[in-house]
Amino acid sequence: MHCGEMGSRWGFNRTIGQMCGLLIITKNPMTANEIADALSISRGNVSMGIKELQSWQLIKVQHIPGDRKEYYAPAGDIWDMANRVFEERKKREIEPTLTLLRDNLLDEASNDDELYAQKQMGEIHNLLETVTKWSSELQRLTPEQLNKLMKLGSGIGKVIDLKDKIFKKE
Amino acid sequence: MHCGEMGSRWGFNRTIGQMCGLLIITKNPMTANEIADALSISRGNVSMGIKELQSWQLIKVQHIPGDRKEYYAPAGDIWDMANRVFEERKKREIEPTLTLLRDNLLDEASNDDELYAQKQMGEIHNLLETVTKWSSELQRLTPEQLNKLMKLGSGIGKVIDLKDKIFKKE
DNA sequence: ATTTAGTTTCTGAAATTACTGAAAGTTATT
DNA sequence: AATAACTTTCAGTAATTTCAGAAACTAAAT
Repeated sequence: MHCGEMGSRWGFNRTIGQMCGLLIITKNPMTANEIADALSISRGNVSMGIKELQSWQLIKVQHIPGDRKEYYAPAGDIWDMANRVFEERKKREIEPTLTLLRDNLLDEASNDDELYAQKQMGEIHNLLETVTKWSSELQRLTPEQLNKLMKLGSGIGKVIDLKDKIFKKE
Repeated sequence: MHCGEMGSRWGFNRTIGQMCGLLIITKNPMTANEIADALSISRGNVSMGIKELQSWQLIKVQHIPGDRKEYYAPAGDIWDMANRVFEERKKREIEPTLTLLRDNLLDEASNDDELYAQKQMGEIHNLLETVTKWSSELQRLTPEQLNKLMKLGSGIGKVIDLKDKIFKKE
């Protein structure tokens, strides 16, 4: 139920949130009908939800020998799923804006107000670009490295300073 | 217009997105009426939008001597604003879940299925907690440190390895 | 105290989004 | 090729969200 309430904040809708939550906490893969029963929603709705969750790459189909029903289960562990949601949201929430800003910054400003507008758009562009670039770099780290980094917390500040001291350039 | 289309993806609605965009690219503070005219929306709608944007701490009121209208302007630079949006969304999208999971993990599992469910919830809890803790640590860094870190990109991997080599413990 | 300039709140209409249930589609089995 | 066991699609309906505009409110100026 909580996943339903949060669903739309996470980028999908109530039902889809519930389905996702259900599949995560359920040990065995479930059929579409089981999902519909468990959540008291229509079979058709489940079908749509499955399609959506697949487009987010959050669930996968499994077959059980001698049974022709399709069984659904989470695709990957919690960390994988979080990563996918993050990526997908980046695609929806950041990339379109980045594209628009890029186009806009190509135009020549013809007066003072436009100049200011462009300056601001430039700032946003920089920010978004830095953030996206960085987040994709992070995903390139091995899980162990990532874990160390997280544990390090704000200690990261000291490490950076240290690195600067060692390579005294720039 | 683009800010309007993206508005709901960023956590507010169309109108509020437009208002925010408008205020950012406009050099001078604007009155509520100017905003309504610029975007062709009702005065009442602007009023609600202002309240909402203030609750996100994205805009501030300014007064001009001898004029009794209220003028609105972005509160802080782009980086500040992004930070606020990020914080606010953390509050809405992560914290409620974290609370729920914590409560749930206190319950004793009474069978195998429940045990599995709790294991999974534990994983989610860990993930969310690590991420929130880390992001607030990051905000504790000075802007320069943060900037260096971002620029570092995947070089961060090497720096972590380096640090490990120097402090050969654990 | 009234007027005037401004802001906020609230109601119901409009637009959008989500859901159901029935019908159509698919694929294995006989 | 007919049936049975499932899945998907889609039209209509229900629920939610967003918005305009009117009414209520506030406070300065006269």
